[in-house]
Amino acid sequence: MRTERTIGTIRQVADATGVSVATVSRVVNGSGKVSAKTVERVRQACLDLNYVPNSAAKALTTKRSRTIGVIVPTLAHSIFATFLGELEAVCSKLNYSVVIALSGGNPEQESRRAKELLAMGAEAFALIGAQRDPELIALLNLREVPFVRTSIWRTKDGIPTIGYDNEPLAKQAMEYLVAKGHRRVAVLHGPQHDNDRTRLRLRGISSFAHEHADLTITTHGGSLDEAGGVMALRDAMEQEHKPTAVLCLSDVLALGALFEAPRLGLKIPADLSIMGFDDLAWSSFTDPPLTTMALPTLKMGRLVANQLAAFLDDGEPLKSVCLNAQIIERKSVVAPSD
Amino acid sequence: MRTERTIGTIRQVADATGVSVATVSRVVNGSGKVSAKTVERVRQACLDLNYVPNSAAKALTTKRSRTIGVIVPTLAHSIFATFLGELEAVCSKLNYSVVIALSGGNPEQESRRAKELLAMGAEAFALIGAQRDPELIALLNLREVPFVRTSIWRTKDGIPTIGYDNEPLAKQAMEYLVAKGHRRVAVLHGPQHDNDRTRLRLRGISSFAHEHADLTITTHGGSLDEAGGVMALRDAMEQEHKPTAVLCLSDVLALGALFEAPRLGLKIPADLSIMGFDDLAWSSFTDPPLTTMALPTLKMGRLVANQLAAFLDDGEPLKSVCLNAQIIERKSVVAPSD
DNA sequence: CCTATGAATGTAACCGGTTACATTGTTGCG
DNA sequence: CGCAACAATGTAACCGGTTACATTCATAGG
Repeated sequence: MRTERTIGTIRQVADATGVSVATVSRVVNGSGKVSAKTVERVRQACLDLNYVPNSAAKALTTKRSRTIGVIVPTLAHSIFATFLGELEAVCSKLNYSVVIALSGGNPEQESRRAKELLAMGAEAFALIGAQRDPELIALLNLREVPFVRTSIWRTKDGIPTIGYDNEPLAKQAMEYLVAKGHRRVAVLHGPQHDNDRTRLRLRGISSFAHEHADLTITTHGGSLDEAGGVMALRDAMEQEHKPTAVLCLSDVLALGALFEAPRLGLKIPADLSIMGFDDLAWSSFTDPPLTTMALPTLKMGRLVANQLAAFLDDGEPLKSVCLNAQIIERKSVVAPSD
Repeated sequence: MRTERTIGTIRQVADATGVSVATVSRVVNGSGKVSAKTVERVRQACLDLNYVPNSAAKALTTKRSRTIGVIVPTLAHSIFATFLGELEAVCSKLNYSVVIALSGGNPEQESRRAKELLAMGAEAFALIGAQRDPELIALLNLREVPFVRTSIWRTKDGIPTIGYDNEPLAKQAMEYLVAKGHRRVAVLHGPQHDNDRTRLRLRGISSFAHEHADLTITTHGGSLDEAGGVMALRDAMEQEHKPTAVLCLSDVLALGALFEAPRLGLKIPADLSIMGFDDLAWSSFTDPPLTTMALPTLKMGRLVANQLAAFLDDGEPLKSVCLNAQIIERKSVVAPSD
């Protein structure tokens, strides 16, 4: 155990100034009427004593921790890192702190971590993807803890969601490729298990495939990293009827594919078009620059932070919003040559 | 303002069970002697009432928030995201929460954010890089808040540091290139301002250059992203005496260079060797796979978390440790052809 | 000159836990 | 049988703030 710390309390400041704790509290919080000279003296005493209000005590009386919990699957994917970064920047501006927890994309762990953060004092939550633990939702509702779901879009269950609709987005990407003239498209994706975004995108692909039986659409899964892209591309190109375009359900896969292509003797985009998903930071610098579906990650982070804060501060009800994504046309997709 | 919440308190649980709050506290915390039947009844009541101990109250009495503050420059660089991810994973295991704040690499902001987190209740800190605000250090010391500095290595000022020594590491990288036979090396780097790691690496380069006056070593700066790598490489290749190798002080620069090279008519590594720094996730999948200096990011996160927790839990003093990095030889560096 | 008014400040209860100490009830042993 | 010793539980002070309400004091109006 540690030795205890000696830190200034509000009573010490009060004693030093010769006023009551109530007055100190008033000047520290800028509330109420306090004479100018008193304010000045208290301020000085605070500085002298290095006074920092005890947040636990404050939280206890006000019943506000000003802490927002965010549970992300991982920080290894820059899409989440970007989201989190923007969210924290906005929260900071609004005077909220952000506590994070990683779920590894595992629903049980997400639930467990959320409970930990709740016990820790988080008064609002941002969750990623479909939430599969009803117990957690029930708990949050019971305690009236506001939360929003992000990165996906779903309204049926009434859970406030600020995200984008992966299913039509994936369709849209396919439509783009088909409009370019592609008839044989390979879709590269990561694991569907514990990853709603992948699952939803894949669902969009499959429903698109059903509506376009004349097209040859194949899917190739692997890990959600560059290695996965490498392997999935190899897999795709081993088919008898090689695809003329590859849709990667994440830019990291596209990066792997981009690197693997020359090794497979393929020139991009002449021999094969490659389209990505996410528009990561480096996507415009690849060779060729990657045509990809840009996700509104920053806007999502900003909106989540603002809505959660507005709810906590002013009781503004949470509103679901479906953000739209946008295809960024660069050089990696062209009309098929054959 | 919000409507208040109705949540179970320890007294409610006590009333429901017919025992005192002390007993409830004992069973909740598993401390002291409580008869088996009582434990059982209290447990049940906790479940029935959805009792979650109020963390603010707990923190107030125990003087422990079990919260660790981490201030990173940005999450956009995966090196920090990786570090943070590992740190949070370990903290979670040790029953600590992680609050984050972004400094944008700005010392003033770092200082300001640290104070916010301190006021917020963080009881330990992980800071990135050299700390240039003595006031912050003084404040942390005054309040006896443990903290460690990471990502760099410095011992003179007595601040506990868990990192790696960028200066010799950069030298080491140069030595590697020279050992391969390179005599003209261009060094690509990001902004030195507000980035200790870059500055230190550059210092290593420059001292190396002094010791090897026979070599032609040039430096080319830009932004710390793929675009920066692109521009810096162009800059480097515009010289009269073109370099035979390029040392990128970050893998993201190397990625930019890797993509730009073919556009400049350069084959890697035949025409130009490229070496990176950081060993990011995708570095082994580039074409050619990137030879790079692998940083002990994960180990750093793990160590920081463990040491901070050990200090808080058992008073174990913080020990500085200098981790070593390692050159990962892949295919992007070969002996120069000319 | 007296009192209503309002500004400045003080008093003390309260938030929800923890824990030292007090109390009660059992059991074992001389 | 009486008492020591210990196990189980209760009592209440305390942590450091906030804030409703009380108090004090000066000023202005009648």
